[in-house]
Formats: sequence, structure tokens, C-alpha cells
Amino acid sequence: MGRRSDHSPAELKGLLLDRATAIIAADGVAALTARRLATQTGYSVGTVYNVFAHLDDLIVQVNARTLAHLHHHLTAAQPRAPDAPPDARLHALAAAYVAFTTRSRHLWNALFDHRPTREVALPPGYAAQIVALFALIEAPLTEILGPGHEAARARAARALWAGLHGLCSLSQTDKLALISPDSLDVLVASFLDDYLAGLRVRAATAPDPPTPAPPRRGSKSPQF
Amino acid sequence: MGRRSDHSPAELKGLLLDRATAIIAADGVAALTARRLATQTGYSVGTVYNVFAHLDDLIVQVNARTLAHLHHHLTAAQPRAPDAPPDARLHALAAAYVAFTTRSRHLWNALFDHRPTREVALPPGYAAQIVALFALIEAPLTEILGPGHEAARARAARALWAGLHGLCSLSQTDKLALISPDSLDVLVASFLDDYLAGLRVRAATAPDPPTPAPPRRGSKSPQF
DNA sequence: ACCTGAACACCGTTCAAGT
DNA sequence: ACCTGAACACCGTTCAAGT
Repeated sequence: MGRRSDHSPAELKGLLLDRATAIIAADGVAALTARRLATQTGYSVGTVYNVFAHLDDLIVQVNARTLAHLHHHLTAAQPRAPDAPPDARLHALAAAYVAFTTRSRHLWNALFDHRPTREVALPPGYAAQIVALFALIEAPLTEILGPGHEAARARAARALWAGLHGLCSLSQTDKLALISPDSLDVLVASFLDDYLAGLRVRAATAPDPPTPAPPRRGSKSPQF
Repeated sequence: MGRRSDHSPAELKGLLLDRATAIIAADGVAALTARRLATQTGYSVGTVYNVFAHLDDLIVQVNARTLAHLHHHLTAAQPRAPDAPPDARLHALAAAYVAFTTRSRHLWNALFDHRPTREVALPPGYAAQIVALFALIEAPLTEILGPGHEAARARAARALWAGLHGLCSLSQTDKLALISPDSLDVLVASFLDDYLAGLRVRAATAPDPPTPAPPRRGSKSPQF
């Protein structure tokens, strides 16, 4: 029956993304169906495919939003004192991450459940959002390891990220044989303490080249 | 047309499990379909449901086999010298685990992809198999931490397991932004070294009750 | 230009009917 | 006793047809 309502293209896309997010948050990514989404938004199946190439495309865009929420959540949980010790900041980040995985369980799972079968074009900024999450961890790590040590810092950030992910993900499906459910926080905190202690020992005993040769050409930061 | 072939019930179940394993190994768990499995085994859809309650039941039983294979693979990779240092044994375990996740990628993913929606009865021994995998990690940890320290050892085993899982799982979907694909081994080895160094430091500085009071009643081991 | 909904090729699961 | 396959209620995706 032609134009069903007065949604602009941008509004329609936002409406569909909002509704899709709500469905995933409520019932998990498996419950997100083109027909269900259409019904709940008052449009038809075809319209979903006018806006998104396929369901994977839709899910990836929901995930991009989730990453933004996660980043915001983690940033907000940082200690307000800018000179808080790095260990405290990392503990705050880890605790906030654990809280996010339990509070937004299904949305968080959607980030990792979906294996890219066909080539799903990641929305612009998706990779940058992941880098931004790593940056939250790397800042305190720089204080712990000192300047330089790029390689060690990069490895540590990945190990911490992966350890957190593994602990949260395995505990969700009881694969850690945890005694009490709330001991996840304890486990995460202890993992963090143990790992950081090891980092300090290893940084002291096997130092990387502490300050690499200063960049020769140009004066711009080579970060990007 | 009645009995289609001369398979005993046990043979039929084995045949279906073998075929299902092959399908998952080749194309991932999403490719495992009741109709496809029926076609490839020469039976009808209904027969699949005579043997398994539902697809989740089938998948869980494939997973139980995968756990057994994983355990065998890890055991075989242990250094032959029984007095090999614990760090070397843990490194061998970790390297074997990484190799398993890449060589049996799809089967390994099936272990974690499936969230238990309804209550899927785990096959007998499933939990025991997970405990057996933990035991492989805990033995060397006991040497590192010394006797006692049950709580610390349990936490360390879970942290190591989760860290390994997280590193392998995130690297599969490029979520670690790894530079070169084979640097996963390097990352895992360095994670292990850092974490173990921290464990030693923390065990020395904040000792648990080193030897808990010996069990009072009975003489049986209280392990189970 | 935008939206619809029938159509196609699939699913998981059930169960009356066959041998 | 074992096996079949039609049937039901769903899927993702496409696209001619409508307004």
C-alpha cells in the first residue's frame, strides 16, 4: 500500500536497529528474525531487506552500537581521580566489563556469537571501536611497564582482554565449574592481580629495548 | 519400508554420530541439519529423531567425543620425561591446545557455540571430562604453588583455561588485531610466562594456609 | 520512490501409517 | 520393533507488482 508511514530513511533504519536491539537484549540473537522484526515495527519483511543487505548486516550494526555502549560504560567506570594508580584503574575496568557481560548478556554474546560466514562489510568505525577499547587497557599498562615496551604492552593488553573474555564467556555456560556464581568477580580480580604481578617481574628481568630509536622522518606521530 | 538395513541400535547411533562429526568438522555446526544427516546416512529424518531427542542432544554428544579427543591430544603432547619442569609441561599443554583449536576448528567451536536453551541432559561423564581437562593443568600448578593452596590453585587453573580459551577464540575472529596469524603461539606462550611469574610472586608474598588441617573424619580422600 | 507479500528453498520436529 | 515421509509451523531472501 505504498509508503506506510512518514519515517525518513534514517528514521526507519534507526527504528529497525532499536527494535532489533530490543529483541536481542530480551531473547538473544537467535530470536532476531526478519519477520518478527517486521511485525514489531509495522513494516513488511521486504522492507527489512530494503534497509539491510541481510540479517548479518543488521546484527553487525547492532554490534557496533553495543561496542559504543560498552566503551561508554567502561569509561564511566574509571576512577574520577586522574592520578589513580594503574592497578586500581584496571580493576575498575575489569569489574565494569564483568558487570556489562551480565547486565547486557545477550547483546554481549551477539558480539562474539556471529562468525562471519560471507564477507560482511564491517560498518565504518567498527575496527576503530575495538582499538579504542584496547586503548582503555593500554593506558594503565603504559604506566606499569614504563614507556617503550610497545611489544610487551601490546601482548599484555591482548592477554588481559582475552583473559577477561574467557572468564566471562566460560562462566556463562558453567564451563568453569565455579562454586558460587558471584565468585566470577573474585576470579577476575585475582587473575588481574596475578597477571600484573607477573608483568612487573618480567618487565624488570627481561627488558625490551626501553626507548626505541626516535622516528627519523617527519614529525607527525606514527600511531596511525 | 521397514528396517532399512542391518544396523544394530548401537551401530546406527555410532553411524549418525560419525557422520554428524564429519559434517561439523567440514562445514561447522550450522551446517548440521537433520535432513542432511539423514540423506548422508541413507536414513530418513524421522530416524534421526528416533535416536536423538533433538539436534541439541546430538550436538552435545558430538561435543562429548570432541572433549575426549581433546583430552587425548593434550595428554599425548605432554613431555615424556615424567620429571619435566612444570613450566615446560604447561607450555606443552598450551601449545597442544592451540594446535587443536586450529586443526579441529569447527569441532572446537561447537563446544562453545551452543548455548543450552532448553535443558539438554549432558551425557554421563561430560562434567567428568571437563574436570579431567582441568586436572591436566592442575598437576603442574601443584608443583609450582606447592601443596595446599587449593583455592589459589583452583583460581589459577580457571584463569589459565580461560585465558587460553579467550586468546584462541578471539584470534579466530580477528578480534585481537593480531599482526601475523602465527603470532598466536607467541602470545599464548608469553601470557603463560607472565601469568606463572605472577603466580609465583603472589604465592610467596600472600601465602594461603600452606597445609590445611588434615581431614578429621574417615580416611577416604574428600576429593569427590 | 518506497513498500508489499507471494514465492522459493530451506529449516526442526512430530506422528500416523506402513512393513 | 523399526522406519518412513507427509505435515506443521517456521526460517532467510528475492522480486514482480502495487501505489
